[in-house]
Amino acid sequence: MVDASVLSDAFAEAGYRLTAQRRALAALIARRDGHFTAEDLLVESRRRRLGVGRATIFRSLDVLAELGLIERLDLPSGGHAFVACRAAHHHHLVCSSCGRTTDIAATGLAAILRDVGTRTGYRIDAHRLEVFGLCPACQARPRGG
Amino acid sequence: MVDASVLSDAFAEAGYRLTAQRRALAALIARRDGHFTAEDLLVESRRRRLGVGRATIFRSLDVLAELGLIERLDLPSGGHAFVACRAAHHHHLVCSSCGRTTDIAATGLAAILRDVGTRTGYRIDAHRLEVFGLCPACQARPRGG
DNA sequence: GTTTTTGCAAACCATTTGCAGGGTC
DNA sequence: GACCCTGCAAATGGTTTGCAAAAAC
Repeated sequence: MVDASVLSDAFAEAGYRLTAQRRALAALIARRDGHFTAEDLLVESRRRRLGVGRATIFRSLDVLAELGLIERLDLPSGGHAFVACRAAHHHHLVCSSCGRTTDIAATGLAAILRDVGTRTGYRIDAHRLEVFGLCPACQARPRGG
Repeated sequence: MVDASVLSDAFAEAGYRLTAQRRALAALIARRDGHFTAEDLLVESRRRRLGVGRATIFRSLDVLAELGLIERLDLPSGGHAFVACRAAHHHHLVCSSCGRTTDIAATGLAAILRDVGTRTGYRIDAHRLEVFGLCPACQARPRGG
């Protein structure tokens, strides 16, 4: 969960124009707690008559991902989703039941990767860690969807 | 790189019928070193007149993934690929230039995840770590593709 | 002989693109 | 006023599906 203005400001700061659509999307994304898909945003945009089209949603998500404000997730199901993020680099802990997303630090991962690089001779430049589990609230809940 | 018979045997052991197409696919996958896409297999199947159709390739990849003999990779580009695997659980180190794939142990990751679970209260049930970098051979090579 | 598997081609679904009009700086 | 951005709807590209024929058990 981030502040909508952080998102819209980012467009401006990166030299993109601040349009009504981008503001609307920033607000839409800001109010999301867990992950969301492009389709989710499109549906909500239509329901609330925000007048943001499909193409614009995909294009904006691209930009935000480029700027590091959201991150694309590859769900175990094969689908794609996005999550808002704030920290420079972190990883995502995704609730497999409700989709709530939490940033995690994964202290120690850097050391692991360094070790992997040494052992294999690879020059490591990127990595991705996604963790899935049941959040406390969903554990408390009886079970079921 | 795995043995083709390991793959074809797996079909039989899991109660699937051992067809010529599945044998052919097992061989195709076994000779792959790095990751490969469904399309790669389709192209090679056609070139070598193996008579394995698109649908069968996707269906077989599903089965093999289900059985844990191959794993689906989500490349940074957004595309999907598969890699053959043998260890019970491991992670993949993928060369961003040639696609060669190496299994890595990531010793210590379990501890990190346990820690994450403790700190967040999540019941962690799955995770995925993918590491991308330049393999020794590609580092040695001038550069270019 | 029964049940699973296959191929084909059409269906699908998410994502991308071209282009003309509209909005931002 | 110039250039960026948008919507639309069509194109795209990878993946799935329905069904009748073929193969495995």
